[in-house]
Amino acid sequence: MPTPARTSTDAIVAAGRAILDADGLEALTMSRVAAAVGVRAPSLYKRVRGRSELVRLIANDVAIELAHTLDAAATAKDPAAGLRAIAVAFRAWALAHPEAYHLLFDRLPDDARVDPQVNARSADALLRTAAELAGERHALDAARTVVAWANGFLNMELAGAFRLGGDVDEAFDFGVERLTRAIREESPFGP
Amino acid sequence: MPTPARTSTDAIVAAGRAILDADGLEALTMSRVAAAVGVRAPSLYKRVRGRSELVRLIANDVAIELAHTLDAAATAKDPAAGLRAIAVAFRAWALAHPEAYHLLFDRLPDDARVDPQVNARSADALLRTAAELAGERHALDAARTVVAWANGFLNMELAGAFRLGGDVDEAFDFGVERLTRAIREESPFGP
DNA sequence: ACCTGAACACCGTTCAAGT
DNA sequence: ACCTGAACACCGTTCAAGT
Repeated sequence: MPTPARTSTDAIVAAGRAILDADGLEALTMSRVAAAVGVRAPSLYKRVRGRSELVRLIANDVAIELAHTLDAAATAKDPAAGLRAIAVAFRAWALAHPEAYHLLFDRLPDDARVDPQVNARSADALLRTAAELAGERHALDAARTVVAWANGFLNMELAGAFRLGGDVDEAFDFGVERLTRAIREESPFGP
Repeated sequence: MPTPARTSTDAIVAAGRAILDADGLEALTMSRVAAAVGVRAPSLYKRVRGRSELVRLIANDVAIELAHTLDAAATAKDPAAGLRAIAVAFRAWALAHPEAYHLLFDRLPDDARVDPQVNARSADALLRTAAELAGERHALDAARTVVAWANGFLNMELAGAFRLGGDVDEAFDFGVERLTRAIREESPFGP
């Protein structure tokens, strides 16, 4: 005899994201998610294949949220100002959502990884700006340099790895400024 | 009645490192380590406080190994060549020991993290070279920029995150070259 | 058609009992 | 003094039984 559904995939993903933000990935257990949506753990398997798929669905939402955040920041006409705005927005987002940030950039089992096309969307605004700064020929290398720096910086900042003193905000500004000039060099528009 | 020890902390750490390199951190279970040294899992608790401490001991060894690798690479007289050599050695080491790399740079529970002074030793060669290139005033910011870039790059390369085509080796060379010039700018020795 | 308790195979960890 | 089986509290996951 059919019984009405008491939850939904959307509700499960939303509950999972809330648990992630509040207490981190390791606190994201099937039974805790189930409790949050008002069922028992085994019932979740009617909506998701397993914990890995749930993690992947959450990561997809997070990637889309980040893409929107970066798109919204990339409104400057000047590409140097645009790059700075993207970098600043990225850092602000990462510091505000550290667990979500790690979900995107830490290593995860293959079946928990974000869909490639969703991931590509996050990189879009940056790729366009890098192309403007570095020229088409070096756009990809330039974007990779900036993305690598930004990811490494936030990973270290969130891990508390900057332990040798100094001002972390200043180190970030230094990096943005120097990288902007570095990828601009040798562009078709001159130094 | 006293019985002779059948294993040692060193043997446990070495076995743990071997399992880590072979199959990754999640395969590093207490029972697997115990089997590798010829005892049962509960016996490990005579030598280490728990899995977290074992992970930390392994991470310390890994950090020291990396520090030696980077020190050995930093022999060039020219600081630009030195920076390139350090970066290349770092990448080669990370690609050869991906699990060890992640153990050092991924987020871990506090009680599993490398001792701060051991961690600082890894950064030493780079800090000296950065000081030569960027000048004392910007040495720390410059080192942070380079370390962030290198960590981010390897994290992405190991995660298979460079999926938009192009040559990854070339992107690495591009990054090294541009970063070297970027942190050198405005040094007391001129451009 | 959905939900559940019970069960299974794993973890890390503790501890009384063996030697 | 060290080692062990048994036990405990957790995981994720499966499945027969309930409604």
